[in-house]
Amino acid sequence: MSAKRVTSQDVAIAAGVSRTTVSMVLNNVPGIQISEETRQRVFDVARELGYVPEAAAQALVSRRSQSIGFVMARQVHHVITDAFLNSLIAGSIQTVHDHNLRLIVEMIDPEHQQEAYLRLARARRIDGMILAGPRFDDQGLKVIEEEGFPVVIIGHIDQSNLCSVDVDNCAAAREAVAHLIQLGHKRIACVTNASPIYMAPAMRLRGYRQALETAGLAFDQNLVRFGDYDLESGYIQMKSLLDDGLSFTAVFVSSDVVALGAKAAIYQRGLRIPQDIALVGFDDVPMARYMEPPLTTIRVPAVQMGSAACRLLIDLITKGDVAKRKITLETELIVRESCGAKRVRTTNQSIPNQ
Amino acid sequence: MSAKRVTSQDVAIAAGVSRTTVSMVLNNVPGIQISEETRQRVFDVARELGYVPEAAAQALVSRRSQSIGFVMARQVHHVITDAFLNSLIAGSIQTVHDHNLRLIVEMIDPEHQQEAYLRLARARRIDGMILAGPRFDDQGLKVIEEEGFPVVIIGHIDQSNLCSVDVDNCAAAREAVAHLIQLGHKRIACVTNASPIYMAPAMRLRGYRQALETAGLAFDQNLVRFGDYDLESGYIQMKSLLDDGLSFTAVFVSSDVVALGAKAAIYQRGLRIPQDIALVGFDDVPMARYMEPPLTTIRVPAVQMGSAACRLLIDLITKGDVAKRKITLETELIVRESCGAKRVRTTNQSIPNQ
DNA sequence: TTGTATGCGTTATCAT
DNA sequence: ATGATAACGCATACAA
Repeated sequence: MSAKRVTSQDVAIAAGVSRTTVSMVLNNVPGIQISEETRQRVFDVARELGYVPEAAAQALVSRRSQSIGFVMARQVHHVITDAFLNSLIAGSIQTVHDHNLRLIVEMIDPEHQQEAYLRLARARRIDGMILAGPRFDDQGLKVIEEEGFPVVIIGHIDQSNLCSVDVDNCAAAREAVAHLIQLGHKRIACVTNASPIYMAPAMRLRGYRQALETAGLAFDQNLVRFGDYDLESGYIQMKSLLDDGLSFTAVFVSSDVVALGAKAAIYQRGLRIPQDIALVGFDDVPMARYMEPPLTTIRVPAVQMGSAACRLLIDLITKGDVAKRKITLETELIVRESCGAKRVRTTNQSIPNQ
Repeated sequence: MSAKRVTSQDVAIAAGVSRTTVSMVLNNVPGIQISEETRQRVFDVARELGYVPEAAAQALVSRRSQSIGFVMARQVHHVITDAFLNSLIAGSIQTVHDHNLRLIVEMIDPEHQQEAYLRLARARRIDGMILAGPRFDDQGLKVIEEEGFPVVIIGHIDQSNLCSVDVDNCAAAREAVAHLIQLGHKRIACVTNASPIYMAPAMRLRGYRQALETAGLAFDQNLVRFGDYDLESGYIQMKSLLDDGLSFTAVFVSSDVVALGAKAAIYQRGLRIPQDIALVGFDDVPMARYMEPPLTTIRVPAVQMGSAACRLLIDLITKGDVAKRKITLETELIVRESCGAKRVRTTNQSIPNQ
């Protein structure tokens, strides 16, 4: 706190060279020739003195903050519950570290502060930005795109040339629902992971509908409910589905977290899974495998998405542009026991090694 | 990207005043007298030009980065699974925002990079740091403490005067286990949330032991297993407990996440909860309430802990010191159904409103 | 091979 | 009430 800062000047003096030399050596400037001896001396002195370049000074002159923003357009209680975000962030931090960068994590209320993250960019606090889960109508995004600020969105926005990484939510949902249909279900309800003003929920709903139509099954709006990212919404929507006395034998919940809430409502009603109601989720969050019964779901490579988004962004920042602006990662249907697969209960079967 | 930056100089010229005036006005310097007219003009021009002060320049001269670090000493897969961290981070971001600061989130491998966060501090990239879940033997922490860098740890370290916010893990664990004992259980197993080289797991284990001793029950080392933060570890440890053919009627798992894994092992063995084995968790993570059966657990105010840690840190940074260096938040035993309370299955009972 | 001079955008200390 | 000037710590083009 009090001890005065060690500057490159101090290192220079102690090593008997100029500040320039210190800078050159420490930054390992390529085209430069400096005697191995001096080079070593500078290194030694720097380490001895505990010299660490001041980030602000470097940023000011290099016009690079060496940190990137990760903004999630979610309210607090969503961030708390959403297990998917963890993985996105973990993947991002990891990748960012490999490139000697840092991650500034922002949480923006999607209702009110749509342009809040503009300040981050304008203040040059970040060199680029990852935006998780955008809305259709995000205004700030337009501005930022026009200004050419490096952005990668995790998710998808129609008619936009922004860089993005996503999965094919529609196809994946189709696969999940087709699985149900193949098992003989004809009345299949749906609880979305969130409001369809967000892209992913909208696409997953579309996939549900397409699967129905492909199989010649009627789409019934009454069988569709909108979740809101968290457990409670799943519980509430499932309960409402049950309360309405509609007949259905399966339900597609387009988020594992929401599905966990839905499951509670089903059990509370005294119904069994999968015997009375088959359940299929989406995301393959870590806990899905440990649910009762283990949840059949769509695996979304969350960590890899965070990681891929970072790599894309870093290319965008350093190279100015990038060959492939839209990356789509693969999903996979993971069949477990919530749709009626046989339940095995022998001692030696191990869940972790699946 | 390409459009040249708007500086305070530009604003000054456009408004027909000096840079000093611009700075004064925009920063609302108290003791200064500037005509309401110029003041307004500066504001207007600044907004019109879209002027945003450059963070690096401000940081360089003010010696404040206006951002704080949140470092979690965990490996990637822990961050992915640990629902508790979400809440800590959410609480922190929220509070930090209220003070116009940002959060740089770091993930440090506790094995290798113990001193990695030193660089953040030394480069003045952050003004202070929150450290979640430290180990006994963290070396970097010592250094940082000596240098007087503002740190708040979430958790606790013995014989340290560092600022911290925590709960009384030992007392809470005692309460949880006492609950089991009161219900008539005499053989109670324990799966910790993590290795006892971390403080919280160690304290929770101690509480378990104390409760046993208080009740005159024997402590049996064979009944104790160490989890590792995630679901899988809970599954594995519970399975090993079951495989060893030990007799016990209840298990205290000192983390809800780990407990969820343990639950899966119990069910897989064909045992019922709570009829065959009573289960009590720790943390009261959001999903605890939605587990099957709803999990009896200790509520830990995670969001508030993140929030309190930030407030403490901000005081430390701005005021240099703080009156109360150690904050202990209250926990609460939440009795649900995993220990044998009656199960109600009427239509109108709603979980969310508990 | 090494050193000198200049600028990055702000804030703050002085004069005026 | 306002304006010139000096730091802040670093990188770099250019000179030696």
